[in-house]
Amino acid sequence: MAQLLEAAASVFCSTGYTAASTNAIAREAGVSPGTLYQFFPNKEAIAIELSERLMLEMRETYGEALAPVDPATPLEVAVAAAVDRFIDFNCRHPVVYTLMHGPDVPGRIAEQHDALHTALVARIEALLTPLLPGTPAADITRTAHVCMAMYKAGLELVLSREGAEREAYIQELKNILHRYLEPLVGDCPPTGP
Amino acid sequence: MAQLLEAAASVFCSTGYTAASTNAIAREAGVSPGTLYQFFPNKEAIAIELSERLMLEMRETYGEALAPVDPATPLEVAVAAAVDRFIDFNCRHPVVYTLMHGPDVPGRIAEQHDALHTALVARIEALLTPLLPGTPAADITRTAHVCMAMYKAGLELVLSREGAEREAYIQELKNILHRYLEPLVGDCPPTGP
Amino acid sequence: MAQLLEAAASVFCSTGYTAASTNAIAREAGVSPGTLYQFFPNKEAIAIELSERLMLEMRETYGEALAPVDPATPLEVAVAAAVDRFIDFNCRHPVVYTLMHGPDVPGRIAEQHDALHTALVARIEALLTPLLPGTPAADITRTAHVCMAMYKAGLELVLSREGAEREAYIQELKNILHRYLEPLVGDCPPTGP
Amino acid sequence: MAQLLEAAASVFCSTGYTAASTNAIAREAGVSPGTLYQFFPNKEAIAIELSERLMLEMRETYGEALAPVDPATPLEVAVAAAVDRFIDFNCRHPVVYTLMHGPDVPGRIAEQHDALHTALVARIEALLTPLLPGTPAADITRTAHVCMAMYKAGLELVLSREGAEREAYIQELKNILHRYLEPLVGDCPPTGP
DNA sequence: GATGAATGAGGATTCATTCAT
DNA sequence: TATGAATGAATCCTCATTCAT
Repeated sequence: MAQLLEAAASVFCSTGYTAASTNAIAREAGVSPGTLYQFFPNKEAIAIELSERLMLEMRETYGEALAPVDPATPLEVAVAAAVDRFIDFNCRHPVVYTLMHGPDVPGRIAEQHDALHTALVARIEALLTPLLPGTPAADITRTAHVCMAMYKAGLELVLSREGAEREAYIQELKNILHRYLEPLVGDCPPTGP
Repeated sequence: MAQLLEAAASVFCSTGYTAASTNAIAREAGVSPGTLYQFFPNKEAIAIELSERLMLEMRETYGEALAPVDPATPLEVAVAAAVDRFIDFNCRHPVVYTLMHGPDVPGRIAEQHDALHTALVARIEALLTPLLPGTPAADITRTAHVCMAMYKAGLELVLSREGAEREAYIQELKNILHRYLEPLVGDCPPTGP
Repeated sequence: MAQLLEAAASVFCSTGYTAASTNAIAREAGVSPGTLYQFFPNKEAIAIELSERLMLEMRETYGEALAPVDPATPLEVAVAAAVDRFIDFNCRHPVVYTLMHGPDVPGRIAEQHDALHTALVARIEALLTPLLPGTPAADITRTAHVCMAMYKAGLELVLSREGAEREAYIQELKNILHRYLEPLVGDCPPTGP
Repeated sequence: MAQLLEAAASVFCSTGYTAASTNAIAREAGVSPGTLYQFFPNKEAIAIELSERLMLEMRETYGEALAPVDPATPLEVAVAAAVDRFIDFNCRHPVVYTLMHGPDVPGRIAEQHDALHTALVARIEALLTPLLPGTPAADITRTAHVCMAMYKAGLELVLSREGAEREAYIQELKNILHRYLEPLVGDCPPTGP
């Protein structure tokens, strides 16, 4: 079963979710297709289970909060730390990108991505809330969605580069998020006296 | 043939490129599969032709330059104008999003997307160059890629919302790009004496 | 039209008759499929017409008789001459091999091959008849079929070799036919006074 | 699976290899197309497996040597025996002819035929070697190829006739091979004291 | 006469899924 | 529990042939 999930991760990574076939996953896992269907009712269930395990691992690794919510932390540092952690996690689990990879058709959110995506948005929301006191919840949600979208877009750039160029893109990603958020939190600077 | 391209656009939009089948496109166009293959050797060729037509239309609609390069234009206004135009174009041609939609597997750039994507990056690069004098070409290219990625990510958010919420996301997209670019052009303010 | 036949010969040679498509022939000829069908009702008709033209050319080149029926000619020389002429003709018109190439299914003689094949058998029969006086017609026919079959088999070997090896196979082909026929004509030696 | 191979043999026989469709084979076997592809990756693999089974059966039936290599056996008898056995085998397995059937295009040996054809040539070579002592290997190989070609050509004639006519053609085939080989082995007559 | 778009059944092959063993 | 053969509709694509222009 862990075998199956690993195989699924591997196949998802190399072919993408849509093009991944259950037979290929079973083969990669060294089991028969029938066995796969004894654990998962369909391909999507595999993606969902995989997502859940990844989220669990993320929570275990980084704790409930993504970043230290120490209000004294400068935003720039907080953002950089969050990005570094996310990037690190994604590099160790490249399938995350594949699973989060937006739907082919905007608006029709693919279910399998939803779990991971929604959870991450929620985490970002939780992270943002103390930074944006007095901001309507709807605005915070929107901001979280935007951050998530930017992060995913940046991640794609990062993953398809290597070495110094990758580092440069990571820095850009930090810049984007920092500059985007700064004016929002600027009114109540976290670097108070 | 225009019939076929329209049908393809429609099918790409509703199912995504990967899941779109040539038979479905032919059916949507009201012709037989054979007919489709008299015009296009395969699915990718359809996407490429579609991309080319869209790029052509874009050039015809907005001219060679995406935005007025009047150096006196405040960055915020320039960015807002560019985003509005892009968004408008994408809303009139929703297939653009599908065609630009990143690869399932990062790094392995799908050929059919390349044309459109690369062309757009080039346009952004051309737009940025006068704004960032003295910046190394490699940095400008990177910045253009980042802008493009942000735009695509924002577009997805925008397209999956409607009404006021969509407007709000459009504004966020403008904010992101403006705030991201502002420090870069800040050293040589376009609002000179 | 000659254009079409040339194109057909070329396509038949490079893909074989079965795999040759009328569209490919039309393309090779630089005309549209429709044009092809204005001259030929179907693929087979092309093969038939091609066969007929080849037979005509053969008759024009070598006269009604394949070989000099001078009874004084030693069999070995006559056979060698006939083989050389056939081989020469087949090398100048490689499509002959393709057209003669036996049916995929023995017994169900493909119609298009029939013309050429039957004509050649008839020529061989005519050639043999004076050499085998007193032999029942059925036997002569059978012998002609055998010669034809041997020739075709030898031709395949010859055509798939080059240089010295090809020459060696040509010699073997002559040997086969000569040794096969010698005992049959031996009783009434053509070299009689 | 045996079911599939039998069906394939049947379809190959009635339509020829090129024209045989995997769907037709599946239908003939009474299974769905998908089932066929669980055992064979493609049409050629079926032909190859079929060839291998036939070669195995041939070896099991006739032993490693095709004919008794008793040097005292007159060539005529040895050839007749070999032909009879081959013919018998081919009549019991008509698909052999189809599988051996030369390529549509000379020189481009079809892979699927190769196995069977090459194996048979090797057997003939083994058979000839003791009969032709002192002959260069290259010549023996060539002679084996010629014998094989003659046999295939004769087989086609035989298979497309029935009854007495078939018997007559079998006799002719024996004659051809015997007369072709006799001068070669004549120098060291196997009928020694 | 020539065109070339149109056909549509058929080609090989794949795939998510089921089920008897 | 695990297997792996079986499914059959769906995939992309081809082809001989037709027919309006």
